[in-house]
Amino acid sequence: MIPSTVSFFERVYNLVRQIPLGKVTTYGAIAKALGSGRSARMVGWAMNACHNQPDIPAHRVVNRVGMLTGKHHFDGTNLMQQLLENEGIQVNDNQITNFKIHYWEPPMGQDSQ
DNA sequence: AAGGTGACCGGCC
DNA sequence: TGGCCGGCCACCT
Repeated sequence: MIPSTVSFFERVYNLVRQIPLGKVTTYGAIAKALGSGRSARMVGWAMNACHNQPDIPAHRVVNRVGMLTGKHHFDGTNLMQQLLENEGIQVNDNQITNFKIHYWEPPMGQDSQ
């Protein structure tokens, strides 16, 4: 169980922090791992406040088609793409190449760790 | 307390 | 993959 003292945001942050280097996942997958596969928007909203947290690899979180929808929210214009390529992920036109290959499924029910 | 918001998803063509 | 549309749900003002 997850302590109710932890906000939904922190749960998302915890999961995002568990994303292995060189791997990526989707908002829907994170939402599903939290138990609400339909609240994918909330995940994105949580990322909007990721600036509140110190170490959130938000660049490893993309939408279902592997597109860097949130790159616009980073400092630079191509910072997100640079970070992904730095981890060995090929990005082309704001879109991850071989997205499914780099896709990582978040652990369900183990986000409280 | 109520309404608006959003870094989305899934189905259909 | 792409465009359109409706649903979803916690956070903010």
